[in-house]
Amino acid sequence: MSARKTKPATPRRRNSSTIAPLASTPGELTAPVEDYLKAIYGIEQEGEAAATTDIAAKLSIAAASVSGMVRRLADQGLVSYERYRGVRLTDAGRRAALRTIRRHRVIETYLAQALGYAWDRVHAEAERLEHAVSDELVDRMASAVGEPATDPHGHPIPTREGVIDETRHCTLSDVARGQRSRVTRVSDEDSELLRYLARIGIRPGVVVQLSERAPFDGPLTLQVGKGSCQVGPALASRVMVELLPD
Amino acid sequence: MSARKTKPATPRRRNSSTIAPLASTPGELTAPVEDYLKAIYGIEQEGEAAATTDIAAKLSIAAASVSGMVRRLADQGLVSYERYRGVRLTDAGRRAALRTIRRHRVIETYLAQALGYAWDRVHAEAERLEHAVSDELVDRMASAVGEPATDPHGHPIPTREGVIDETRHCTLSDVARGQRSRVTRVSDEDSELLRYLARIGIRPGVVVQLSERAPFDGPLTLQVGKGSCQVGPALASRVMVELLPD
DNA sequence: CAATAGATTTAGGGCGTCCTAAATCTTGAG
DNA sequence: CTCAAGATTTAGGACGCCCTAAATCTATTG
Repeated sequence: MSARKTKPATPRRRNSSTIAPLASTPGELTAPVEDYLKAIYGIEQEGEAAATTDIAAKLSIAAASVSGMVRRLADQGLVSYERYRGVRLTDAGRRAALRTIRRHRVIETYLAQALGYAWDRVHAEAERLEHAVSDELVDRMASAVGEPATDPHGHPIPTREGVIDETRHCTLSDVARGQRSRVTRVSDEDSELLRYLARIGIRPGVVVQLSERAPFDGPLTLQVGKGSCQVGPALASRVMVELLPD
Repeated sequence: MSARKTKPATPRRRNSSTIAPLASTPGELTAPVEDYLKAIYGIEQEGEAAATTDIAAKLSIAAASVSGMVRRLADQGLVSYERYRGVRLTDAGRRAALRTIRRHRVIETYLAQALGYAWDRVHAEAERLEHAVSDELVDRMASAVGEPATDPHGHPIPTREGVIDETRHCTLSDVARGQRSRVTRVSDEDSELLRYLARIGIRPGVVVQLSERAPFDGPLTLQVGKGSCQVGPALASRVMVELLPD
């Protein structure tokens, strides 16, 4: 088919007719771009540069699609990358990511507190709204619910200025037997998980004690309030805690 | 280096689907499609079938672009049309249009009443949000502000079931000298106009008397409350009223 | 009734985002 | 140190929605 012999490394020039984009103008990013930046931020938070496959998995799209988009993000100055080496947010990219994350989490909090949403429904709604709200609306919502520091699942909300608490927390899987800990955050994307957590009384702020730990990555036995329950590792790894002194 | 965990990147397909979609599934319309339907609904309300140029003007896009989109709308069963003859909404199209209009107007009302938005800012915000909110959120917002019948500019809000008051109102331009009338609605897209109207005291519910009418489409003199003011025809045609008995 | 102005559609592109298949690169195991 | 498995990129398309220019249709009017 195509007469290819080696890697010609074609410097693909697109966008031929328009002026080079200024990269710094905020508020003009498309929804997919905002989603990529959020995903990359999330991956960077727990390790090295974001790998193509990780981004693809997080966004549920094909890895090949990510390669193309990453180039566009780099053209806009939002990420830096070397081929085959993963992606990192630039300052501009990080700022944009945090702006989107702020929107998302403020919206979640507002929906829960001002409109009576259940905590397992807010994520999906925020996922769409985060691309549509203005800064003014986000600020009004934040102020209406008392400038919250975290969303309903315990995730920290960046400030208007893009400052966020990036403390790493350990999960229930990391807790030793007998240890008491306080739940700080729970994973927010799985609605079913959230409903289950609510049922067994696990939510941010609650104190749990790990009383038993079955071997071979088996179930954990927890004291939650006056009750106790057993949870598998899949759940435990999605509950973030801070350890309490004895 | 990093143990990048490699999830197999399952490409769970988002769209694709080569088969023609069955038109009747709501909630899957793109933002441009919803905008077209709203525009066509608006044009149909004041006359015959919507002409290509009218749609183009209302959406600020080229007429040629409308032709293409109209075909896609027809493919989806949202409009019916004959080439060169204009467009009409089908029942499905009308339903979709009213759903979007309900979203828009509920959002406007909520922003104004629950979040302290000025009435000249709500339109732009609603214009983006109307494509992102779920039915649940719209219903919650509507109920939070008391199931309003009209938005802040006086436009009727369709019910959940798609019922809307389609009464035609006359404008201040149509009012005779000496006639008293009550403002029912004002045009909502021009922010500057809205600020001016607020300044001179014209808003839905207010009673005005037309005391003078200069010839050749000249300015009108109005009594608003205890004050009076003069307004040009451009403004007068954007204020809808109902006539009051003497 | 024919000419023409204006409305509309077609032709031909562009950009953004996604996909599958087919290279190609990196890396860890042996 | 070689090699294959896995990660990544390139090739080649598709779709939605927009644009300009050019063709074509409608309808008015002289």
